[in-house]
Amino acid sequence: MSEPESTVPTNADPKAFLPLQTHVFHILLSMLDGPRHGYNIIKDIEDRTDGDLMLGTSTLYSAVKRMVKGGLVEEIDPPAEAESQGPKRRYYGATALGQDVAREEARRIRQLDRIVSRTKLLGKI
Amino acid sequence: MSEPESTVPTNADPKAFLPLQTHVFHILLSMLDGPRHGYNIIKDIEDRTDGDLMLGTSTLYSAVKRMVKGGLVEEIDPPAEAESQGPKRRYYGATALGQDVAREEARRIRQLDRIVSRTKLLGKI
DNA sequence: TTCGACTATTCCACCGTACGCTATAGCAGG
DNA sequence: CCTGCTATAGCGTACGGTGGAATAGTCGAA
Repeated sequence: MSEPESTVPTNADPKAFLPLQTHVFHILLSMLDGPRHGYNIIKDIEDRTDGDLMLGTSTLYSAVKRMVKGGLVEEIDPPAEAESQGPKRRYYGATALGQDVAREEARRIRQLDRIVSRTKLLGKI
Repeated sequence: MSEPESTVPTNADPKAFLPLQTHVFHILLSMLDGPRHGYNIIKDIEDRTDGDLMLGTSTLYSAVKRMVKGGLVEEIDPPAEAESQGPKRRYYGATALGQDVAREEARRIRQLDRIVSRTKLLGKI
């Protein structure tokens, strides 16, 4: 009763979002060290995965839009340094919920990696 | 030119299937130690993930059907011991391609886990 | 023997969404 | 001037995840 109305409940259970789509997780990872703009996220993911994961622009921007709606991500006004240099950019950062979800997904990945270790798929560590 | 026509090319690149949906990977993992029937796979995944991943029957059976069509999985005649006990069961096993794809996905998971390690998401190892 | 509860598979139908394609636009270099 | 890169946005389609319900055999309990 005392809960204020909000499009995204802040007390949402992070685990309810799992498992995350691979690229959604990567988008969150990109935002962990600070706000980024869309195109920058694409390049960052491409870098960190050695080109294994290359998102198209439509895939990224629609994903980000959905993540904003889901409360994982919020738009942030561009940092002062970045103003007036080049084309318009929109910056995004992970919300507290977004960081929690990322943490839970990280746990899941680690758990999955342990399950993999118990198989004969890869050699010994 | 000399390649015979086939619905599923045996020389398909395993990496082209990546990244795998979480439940698809778990289905492959279930089949690694031998053929299983659908319902058994559901229970096995539920066990190994401590109830974190519980597939509905429609999710599993449609996924398996698609994996058969994709050449990752093949139907196998039921083992002699399992005959005539209880209701009809259909057994499935991972193909050579399916095992390759699982291995590549396992590598990707491990790589992803390393990326996670470089973040502040989880504590030190 | 009748009634659930569990195993086991299948189909339907909805809805979310990944992705290709295209458009727009500013900027830099040849 | 034209090409290519950065940067964002919208459209349309096709695929597939998931809930729900139907079917059917088995088993123990009431």
